[in-house]
Amino acid sequence: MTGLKIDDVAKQSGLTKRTIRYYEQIGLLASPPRSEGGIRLYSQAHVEMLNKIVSAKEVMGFSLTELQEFIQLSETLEEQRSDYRQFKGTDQQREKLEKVTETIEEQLKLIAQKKKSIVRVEQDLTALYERAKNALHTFKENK
Amino acid sequence: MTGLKIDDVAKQSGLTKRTIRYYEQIGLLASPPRSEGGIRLYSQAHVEMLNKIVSAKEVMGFSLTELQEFIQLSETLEEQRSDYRQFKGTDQQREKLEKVTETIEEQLKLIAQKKKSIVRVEQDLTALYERAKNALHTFKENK
DNA sequence: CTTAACGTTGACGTAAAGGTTAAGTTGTAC
DNA sequence: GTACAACTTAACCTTTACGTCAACGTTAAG
Repeated sequence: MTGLKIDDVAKQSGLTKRTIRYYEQIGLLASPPRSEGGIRLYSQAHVEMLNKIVSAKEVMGFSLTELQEFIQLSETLEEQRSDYRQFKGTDQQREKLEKVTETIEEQLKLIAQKKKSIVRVEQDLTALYERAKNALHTFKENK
Repeated sequence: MTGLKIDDVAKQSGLTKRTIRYYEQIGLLASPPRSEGGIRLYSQAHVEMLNKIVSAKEVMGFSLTELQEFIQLSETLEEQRSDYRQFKGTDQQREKLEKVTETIEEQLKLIAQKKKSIVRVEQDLTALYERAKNALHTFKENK
């Protein structure tokens, strides 16, 4: 029984056990090997993957479906990689690759936008903060 | 019948009519005045508010409940503002204010975190992009 | 003054992302 | 070898954030 059990992973990732299994179920997280008796035995790589998922979800607001797509892209690239070395690329694969790069390009643009928007929200919140601080100040003066 | 009707607001904000009514229903958007017959007549301020809501939701991943809280904070501050001028602040109000500033502080920290995370995700995606580009390149060479 | 386009309020439906509970299995510790 | 904690699947439940009718009222146009 070597490897992390689901509860360890839960603690390290901050997700619940249910969520981890759910992510595996919908194909977001690779299925870890099992013990004889069927208990999931995770590696550190799984934890890192989960961290990336959480990050992408929280930060980018990606839905799990969108995340799946990116993971598939990544896997497609892994697959292709070996094929290319063998000079086996087909036209179909090339088309797929072109779509992939387009999709990523779009997402990178979106990220650029979000960076700007996040600053806007930050400014709004900072303004709110200043007002609150000021109010508190006024308070102390009249005490 | 002066003022924007719901469909105009929908077009300007990119939200559906249903969503706009829903936001009003749960207290996210201030109820606009109505015509004699009961038709909602919006002002430009409503549109701006909606834009802020969309921004905060999309960009920060705030849930509508969280957004409600911030709007309440904002309103609390408005209320207090007049009170302070009249030197009427109570201890209760001060406590409330202190909570408000704390909450905002936490959120600002969260925003800082998100800024970092967004960069991480961007790097991951860029790496994916480079790999895709490379693969495409290899393709052309073997054509 | 009627008609068409748009508005209104319910009420029910639904997809996503898990939570919860039940009923049974496995692993470890004594 | 027997407890006991932690694991498993499966099934159903819940919440959020709206979508989608239905049934009816209002307004602007001709």
